[in-house]
Amino acid sequence: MARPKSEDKRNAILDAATRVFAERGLTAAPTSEISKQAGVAEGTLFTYFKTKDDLLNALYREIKLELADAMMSGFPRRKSVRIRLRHVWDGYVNWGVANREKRKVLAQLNVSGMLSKESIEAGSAPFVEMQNTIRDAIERHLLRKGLPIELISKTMAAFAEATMDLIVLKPAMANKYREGGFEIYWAGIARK
Amino acid sequence: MARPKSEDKRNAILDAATRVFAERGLTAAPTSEISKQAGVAEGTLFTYFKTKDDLLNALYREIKLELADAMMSGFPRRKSVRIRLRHVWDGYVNWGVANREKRKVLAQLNVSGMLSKESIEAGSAPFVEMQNTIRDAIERHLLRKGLPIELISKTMAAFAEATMDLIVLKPAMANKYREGGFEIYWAGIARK
Amino acid sequence: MARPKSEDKRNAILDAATRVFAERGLTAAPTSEISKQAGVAEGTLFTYFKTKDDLLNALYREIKLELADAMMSGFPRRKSVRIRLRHVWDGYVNWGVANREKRKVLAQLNVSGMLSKESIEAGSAPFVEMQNTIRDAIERHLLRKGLPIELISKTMAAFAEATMDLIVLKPAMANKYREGGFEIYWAGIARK
Amino acid sequence: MARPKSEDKRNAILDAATRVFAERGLTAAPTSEISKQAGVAEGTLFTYFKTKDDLLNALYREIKLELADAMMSGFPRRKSVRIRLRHVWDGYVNWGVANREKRKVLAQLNVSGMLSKESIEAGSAPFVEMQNTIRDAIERHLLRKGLPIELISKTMAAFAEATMDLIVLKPAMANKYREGGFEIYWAGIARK
DNA sequence: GATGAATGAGCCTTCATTCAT
DNA sequence: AATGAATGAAGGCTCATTCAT
Repeated sequence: MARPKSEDKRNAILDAATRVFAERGLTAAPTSEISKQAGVAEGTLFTYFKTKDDLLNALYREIKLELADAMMSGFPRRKSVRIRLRHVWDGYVNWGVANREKRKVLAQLNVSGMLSKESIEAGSAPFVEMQNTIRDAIERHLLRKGLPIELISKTMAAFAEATMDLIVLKPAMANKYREGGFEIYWAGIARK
Repeated sequence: MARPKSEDKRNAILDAATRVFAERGLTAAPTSEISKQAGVAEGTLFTYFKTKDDLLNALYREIKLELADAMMSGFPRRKSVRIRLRHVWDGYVNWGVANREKRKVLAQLNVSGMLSKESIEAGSAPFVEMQNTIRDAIERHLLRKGLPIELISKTMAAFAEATMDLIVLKPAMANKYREGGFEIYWAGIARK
Repeated sequence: MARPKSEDKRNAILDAATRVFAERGLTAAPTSEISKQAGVAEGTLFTYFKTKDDLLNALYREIKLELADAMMSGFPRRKSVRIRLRHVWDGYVNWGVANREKRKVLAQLNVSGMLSKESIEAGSAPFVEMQNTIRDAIERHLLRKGLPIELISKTMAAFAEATMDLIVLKPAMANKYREGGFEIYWAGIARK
Repeated sequence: MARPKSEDKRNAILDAATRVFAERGLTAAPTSEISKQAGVAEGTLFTYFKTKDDLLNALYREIKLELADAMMSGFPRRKSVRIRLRHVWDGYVNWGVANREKRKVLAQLNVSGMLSKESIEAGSAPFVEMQNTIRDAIERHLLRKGLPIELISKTMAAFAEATMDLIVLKPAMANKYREGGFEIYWAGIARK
């Protein structure tokens, strides 16, 4: 083909989408506004993403990948469960605080009902290692007994989200909140 | 003289709105669909709620009130902090599981940015007694020291939400999840 | 690159608007009817004119410009005041009779309260030379003394309008009415 | 019938209609606003006037009648043509200046295209005596020869309107404008 | 591939009119 | 007769998507 699709343009659209979706909400945000902020023509957006839904799904995967990187890179495979969990906890919280718009959009996407099964699977794939850690911890009886595994990971996310909200409200307390948040969480799940 | 505004119709609209909003999302849901499902003419919706925004706010208050009732009625004022928290926890979780659509809509409303300051205040008013409980518990050193109060209440909600999600996924495990969820939470915040 | 906005389409819309506004009135005329008569899609109207108000203002300017051309082109700068006034009088009357719809729409626009200050200014700009003529005539005492200048120009318009109404009613009398109308007017304002 | 229609209510509606139509325009004015300002229920308006169109026509006749009274009462049947014309001129101008809203509404009604033939006839009936005066004057060669009779009366109205506009703009000049306006008019039509 | 004009379905809201009370 | 809730057609405008250039 004469001109190849430009990675730059694709990214510009994704970035603009993040901004616009964060500000106006998924459905309320017009694709025209996104293309304008991305500096491309209205029609161009649709050569990179066939429909608005496609854009939504692509953005979801993109953000999830970035988040996975923030949480899982440098994962201390050999260290204790507590340290491993603390690693992903910090990664999550720090990323979320530093990327407010992406976090907001991610939250919206999660409840939008517009994500395809494939996107959801693709989005959770990079986190297997963490799932394994938890499974491992349970098997080795490091956690309170009787706790369903799903509850462990699900609540960690919920917990971290609550923590981030507070940090955003009082940034000066960031360390205290991040620390305290994990404390509650760990005290809750760990064996006495 | 003249037909009085019918409480029934108002409720029918609110109910239909809950259903339609839950299914299609706040912005994507057409008011025409709501009125149709409520069994009234399109225009009638607007004699009960001046704008779609008004409807949103009214629905928010309605749901919050119902939730408050579920959580706070029979609040064991004289019992221990643990029992009191457990009471609201159970009320919250049971209500959320029994009212999936309302819970979903509430979640959407909370992040919609379309609620007025008044609605938000009105929605949180019925929960003061619970806030007081937590404050009281902190003052009496029943909880782990150093925990910011906001973290306590915020995480309880986040936690309960996570728990409900799991129960919805595996209803047979309801009791286990509800119990286990509170255990983690309490173990996390309580003094050792 | 891309289709350029078509001057033809813009004119088609303006023409259709003239027809529809003349027939149904400014507010009663649906934009959908205008676009249909212009042979474009409903949405297209709004790529040429952002709002119905915009369309109104653009139409006003367009018509005023055309009218100015009809009245002021060939203005006999060097001839007597009477001849100069007669020139614009004839231009006005002839244009009005030949452009009934435009005249009607112009009248409606003038009393609509929907014109912006800018439009009004732009619309009166091309007529300065005529204003100057009157001012000049007064200063040179060619007109009856004591007549306020505003009355001179305002009544000329009112007068011409009345004349046109009559011509429209009895076209065969056109010359007589146009002649007679100016006679009354001139006899009214000129020095004895 | 149990309760007879109240003349007071009818008048209240007509008054309110005048106000609302003057302010918002004929089509833009909602009947609900009129009934509200009249202090009656929305439905009540329709027991007094079957449709909005009916209201418009009734209002037209009402205003025309009032105007006729202002112009024709005390008509100096025996005095000179000039004095008779001056009488109606003064009546018209004074009424128009004192009743700005009614004048505005009348102007709107006149160009609305919503008046029935009957209303138009009924509205012009009270002015026959004035028409006769003009006819009489022409027959007695008091006016410039060759002037079509329609032009005489039509331009008087147009002229008076222009005069009123100016008085409204500069009320302090009222006498001068009213006087000067008639002067131009009379000088225009009278035999030299 | 890039552009942005063209399209038309769809949405919220208004409003004249009807009708139950 | 009076009231005002109920009705549903209609209108201005937006927006995802297509398509001519």
